[in-house]
Amino acid sequence: MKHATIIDIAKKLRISPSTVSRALSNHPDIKLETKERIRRTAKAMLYSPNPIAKSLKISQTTTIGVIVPEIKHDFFSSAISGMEEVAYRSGYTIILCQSNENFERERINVETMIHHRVAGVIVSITQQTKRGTHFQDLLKRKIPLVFFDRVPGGVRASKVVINDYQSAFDAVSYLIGRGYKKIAHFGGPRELDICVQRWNGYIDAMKKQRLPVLKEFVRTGGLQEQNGYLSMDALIREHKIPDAVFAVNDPVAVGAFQRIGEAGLRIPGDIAIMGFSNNRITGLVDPPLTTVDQPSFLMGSTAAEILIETIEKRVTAPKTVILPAKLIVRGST
Amino acid sequence: MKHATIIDIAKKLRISPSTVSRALSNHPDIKLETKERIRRTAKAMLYSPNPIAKSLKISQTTTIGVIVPEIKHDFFSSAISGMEEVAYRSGYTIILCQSNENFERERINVETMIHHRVAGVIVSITQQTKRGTHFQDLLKRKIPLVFFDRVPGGVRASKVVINDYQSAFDAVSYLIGRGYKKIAHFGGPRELDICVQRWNGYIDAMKKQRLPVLKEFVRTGGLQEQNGYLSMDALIREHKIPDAVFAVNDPVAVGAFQRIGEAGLRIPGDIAIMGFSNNRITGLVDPPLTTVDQPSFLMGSTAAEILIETIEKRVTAPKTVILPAKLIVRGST
DNA sequence: CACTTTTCCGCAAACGTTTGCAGAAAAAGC
DNA sequence: GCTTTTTCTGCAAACGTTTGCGGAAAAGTG
Repeated sequence: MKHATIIDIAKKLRISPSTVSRALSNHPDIKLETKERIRRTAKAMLYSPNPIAKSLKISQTTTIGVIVPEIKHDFFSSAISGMEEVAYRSGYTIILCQSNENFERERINVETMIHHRVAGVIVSITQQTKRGTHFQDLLKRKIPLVFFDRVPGGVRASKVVINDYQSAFDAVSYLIGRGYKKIAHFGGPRELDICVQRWNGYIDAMKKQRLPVLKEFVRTGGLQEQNGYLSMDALIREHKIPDAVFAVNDPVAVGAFQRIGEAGLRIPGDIAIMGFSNNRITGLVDPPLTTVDQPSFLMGSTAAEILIETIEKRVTAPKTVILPAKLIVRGST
Repeated sequence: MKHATIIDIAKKLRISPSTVSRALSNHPDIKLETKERIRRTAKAMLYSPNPIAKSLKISQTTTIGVIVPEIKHDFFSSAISGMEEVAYRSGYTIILCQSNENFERERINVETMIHHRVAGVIVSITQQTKRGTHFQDLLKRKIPLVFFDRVPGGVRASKVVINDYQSAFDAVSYLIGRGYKKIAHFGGPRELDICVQRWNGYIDAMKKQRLPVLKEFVRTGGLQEQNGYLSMDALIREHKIPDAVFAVNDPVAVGAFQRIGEAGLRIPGDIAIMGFSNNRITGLVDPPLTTVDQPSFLMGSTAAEILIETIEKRVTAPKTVILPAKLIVRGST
């Protein structure tokens, strides 16, 4: 049960392997009739090219590397799904690594990608990632690179994002419009650009409406559920109860949501709550959470599209795509 | 910015590439001193072996292929996470495909894996998959194969599963113990063994307690949320309201959950509901859903462990691992 | 018909490894 | 000192492609 090779075809037809190779890649040097003959027998022999041999020769593969902080996170898994979809259609395959929110591991993942001679890589960075030096290694080797959602500063690569600042601004403005005044913000790590953007959106919306930004109402932490839980917990212990909470993302919102429930407070009666991303969960809790819809699948698929385009067309100018996000109003506000 | 090769090292040290190769793979033929010298310069030159060249030579890679129906499904993404974890530790990388619950695409995915000369593959099959002929192609090529959760009949390969029959039996027995009598079952496609097992568990638990199994209360459909929604919808329209619903999985349970809520019925007052898998969501809806905890991450990691073991130790006897599932009682029953 | 141009194909090297085999150098045996 | 054994290293082929170059055959030109 061995694979048929170009050489096998050549032998059977008593011609040279190079002719077979050229015929199969539709090289103009080969006569049409010969091409046909070769194609037919190739099909008959169930020939399929050996991608490894080809990769070795041209030192470039047809796989694209994907590095995300956590596969099982709703947002990432559906983004990956989007990537796989366009990769599949374009004849690429995906090799997947997760950094586990760990900078060192992210560095190693990048190395793994380089060793595997991937054609390009798509990354969403770690919460810990401050420097982008390991990404420079990719650029030095001219390996196309696309970031999505979580992008680092100072790396000259394409990006697929939403307008975090504007979305946050709009979201908070909406809260203010509904009459909430003491609005807290549970933000993420300041290293992550998306967190800073959302934070800025919050601040500016408050300022615009001349509402005070109270220090105790602005808390930063991680991006996990527990962080939201703990932030809310702190507020409750300190008896500083806000009108509303604008969380940096859905897990944080859900964490706060749980703590509020445990405290016997009502949503949105006592505290309104707003998330960010439109994870599946937000529509199912009671009351369902108002959130900002982040088109995860679409972000993944566009990231893959841009990547493949740069791989194949050899476009070099980095490109930034800003996808639309939409406020989803539900019962929690 | 080229990669250093074995030849570069050889040249610098004025020895032959073969010696370098052997030294680096710790071959006993090479003198210790020479090995040391080679290792030092290899490190100094930032040498890293070219996996593609090696793969071509030994016609075997160090990547493992993963095929799942849907990446974004909670259960699968966390299983993948588990696989990635052990793959990472063992020096393997993962190439990922999703079949989108489509048989033909699954077949193509398997082919892709073969072309890429993966060292082994892990699969959870499609709802549509009735025949396992495409998996035979893997076995014929002696490519190790491990199924998890959704396993096909008649393919001689390792499997990682839970005891679906017993878990379902226990779950339904628990419902009966709580006093529910008119228990409906929303089952999945009969092609999938797990669905049959859970269905049988349901039937036998009912029979054991001498409860009638009413035809109209046993419905089959897909595994998605909408299927649960529609099944519940049908029951409501026909005015056949059960005491309790045992759903084949969590999405189906959640679908039913939503329809019940829309009908203004209370959970568990009017209808109790029980899911299967312990997806993240089930703990967050209100009331939280009773369900069977299926250790997704663990299933993924053991699948990967078994696979790597068979790859490296060349064990050929297929192995079946049954992981423990646990009933999680929450507010919905 | 003799020359030039075009068309088509094959030779051989290359990509970076691994590995069987041969053989030089060193050590051991007598 | 000479043969035998052991220890170590190198040669060269192989894995399956791609591709620059050269050249034979066919076609075109005068």
